[in-house]
Amino acid sequence: MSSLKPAKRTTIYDLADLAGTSASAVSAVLNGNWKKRRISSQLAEKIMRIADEQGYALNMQASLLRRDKSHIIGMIVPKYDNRYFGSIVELFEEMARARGLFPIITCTRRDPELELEAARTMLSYQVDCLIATGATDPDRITELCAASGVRTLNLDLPGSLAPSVITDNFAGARELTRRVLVNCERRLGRRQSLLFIGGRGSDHNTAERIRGFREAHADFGVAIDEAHILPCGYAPEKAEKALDKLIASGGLPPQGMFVNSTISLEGVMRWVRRTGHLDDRSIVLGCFDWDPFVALLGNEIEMVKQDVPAMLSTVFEIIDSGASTPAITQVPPLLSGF
Amino acid sequence: MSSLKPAKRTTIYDLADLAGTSASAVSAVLNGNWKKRRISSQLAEKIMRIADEQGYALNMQASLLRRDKSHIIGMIVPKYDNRYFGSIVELFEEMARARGLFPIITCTRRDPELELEAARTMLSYQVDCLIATGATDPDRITELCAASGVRTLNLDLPGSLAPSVITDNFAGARELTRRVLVNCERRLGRRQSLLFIGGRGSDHNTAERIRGFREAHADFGVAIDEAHILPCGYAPEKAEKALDKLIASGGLPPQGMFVNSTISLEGVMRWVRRTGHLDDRSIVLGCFDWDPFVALLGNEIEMVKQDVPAMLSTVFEIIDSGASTPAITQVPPLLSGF
DNA sequence: AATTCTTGCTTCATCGATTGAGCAACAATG
DNA sequence: CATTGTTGCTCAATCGATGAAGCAAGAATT
Repeated sequence: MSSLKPAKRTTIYDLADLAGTSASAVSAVLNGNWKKRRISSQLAEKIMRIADEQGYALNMQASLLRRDKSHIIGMIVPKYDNRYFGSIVELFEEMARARGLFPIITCTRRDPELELEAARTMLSYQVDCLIATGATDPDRITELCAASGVRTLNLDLPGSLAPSVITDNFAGARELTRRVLVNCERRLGRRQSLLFIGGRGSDHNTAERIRGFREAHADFGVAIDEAHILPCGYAPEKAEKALDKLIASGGLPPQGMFVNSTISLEGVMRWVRRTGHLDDRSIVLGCFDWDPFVALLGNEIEMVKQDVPAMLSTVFEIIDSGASTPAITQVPPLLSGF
Repeated sequence: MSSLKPAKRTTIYDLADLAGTSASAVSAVLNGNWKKRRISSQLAEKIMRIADEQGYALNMQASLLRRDKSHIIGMIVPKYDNRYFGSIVELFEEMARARGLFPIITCTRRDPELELEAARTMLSYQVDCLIATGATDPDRITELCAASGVRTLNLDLPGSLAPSVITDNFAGARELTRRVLVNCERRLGRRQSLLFIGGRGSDHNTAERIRGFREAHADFGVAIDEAHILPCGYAPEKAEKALDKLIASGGLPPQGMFVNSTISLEGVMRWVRRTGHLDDRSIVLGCFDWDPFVALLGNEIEMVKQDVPAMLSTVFEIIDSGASTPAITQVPPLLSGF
């Protein structure tokens, strides 16, 4: 069973011997520019046949060592545990391959040290370009890469040293907040301020979403309870704890909420079920994120879906254009009927 | 802004010049075996300092070309759109890195041609080992890799030519079916046969789950309606269409279902909501997969969570042991309180 | 017939890191 | 004082693919 392993992999030299020609000719034929190098089509065919018979596979390492561009494109991504990043990664791979690039992706679990470590590793692998998705400290990554002459782009969270493609968080959050406020009025019979929960107060996206959240309240003439702005982090447990703490300190159970991600929503829903502070049906929710099962949850949860195809198209446009100006491109998110 | 790009990246030769020593010494110092090569610690320190100052990054391509093992480990994975594969990928990366391996992952969207293409590419990148996760045609991948002397392991779906690590689908499905049958009796007041939906009839896992499904019905003395076994594929739309067709051909809306994945469950839930054939509350569901929001869906859906940490531990044990016997290791799945 | 062009290859240096072999300088031993 | 050992390095070949330069043989041109 596939036992006698070929101690050596087949190289162009082996093929050259078998074909009675030179490694140079083999190389030219196999990488497709044999016309330019004036190899006869007979020899080309012969070499291709032999390569096929021998199951020849190019040694990329050797090939890349010789070439100037690697055509490897790297991406770092915080997590694989939600639809948003999952679709980013899946589509990124597809689009990269469609452009003849080889994508390598690394998950850095929102850890700044891991992000830098991953960037260093990718530099070793000679990436031509690195996309930092949702990076905690994108500018350090850009600096590190710039020192090796490698381009960087920021996705999802912006940086100040490289082009960034992000969702229009302000507009999305304002519209989402408005809808939840309207739902509140319709379902609970009165206008009331919402609770904001999830995300990191220090990150741009969360700050912008809070700004949109405030603006929508102002538009509706509803005052915000500052104790109800809780950017407690991303993990589900953090949202649960923040709500526990709010109640413990005498706060009232919030009837309307703006939840900053599906991951935080997981914590919110667990808290709702666990504490029973709120009737499952009388809670009015909005989520700045999208998940198919959340849509089925039955609470008429309003959701904002970030426009991943548009974001990635923009990313590749910037790459193709060669620009490296640190400008921020904002992509409108998708709300049903917006 | 980071404009004057270093036309050349720093190499060990540059460092050697700067340190007034040889490239050989620099290499020895930087890859850590300078003790074996009897480099003085003074020189070592000097070289390390200069490398640091210059922001030196190893050229992996050159390094790998020279070495015999690449320490690159590849994984192909069907999709990133569910928690199961998401956690596989995330944990695989972590475990690989912890072992000093460099993981590269590619998503092949359940397309056999893409799987082979991805495997070929990974061979070019000199992977030492390739994990085929949920592969449609794992044996062809094994054959391809064996021709280059590269080890393969199958995960999630078994193959016949390489070691496979899979969930104990039969036992998991039998237990899940039993629970749903019990729930049916409790909630609907009578024992009745369930509908099986989702997955590919041709894949091992689905076949084993159907076997467990049958066995549980037999245990309970309930006859199965053969028209209610619908391995219609993985996409949500396929489950929706299969149910539509069932009803169109005169079947009764099934009150209890065994759904083969969260992806299929998405379709089932959409169908339930859309057609209104069933009261949302009177449907009794089990899902051979796990998702946090499904757990919150409120229908008391029984779920089987595959034991990803145990599966990956087994994978790495097999890799470490060096075994390449085509044996199947079955890992028990996790049911709450099982 | 002499020259230039074209075709179809081969030769060889190169990419950057690794490593066996070798070598000078000095220390230790008989 | 001659030999052996040790320390601390350097040299040069090598991994596999690439492509500029070169070269021989025949075709075309003057």
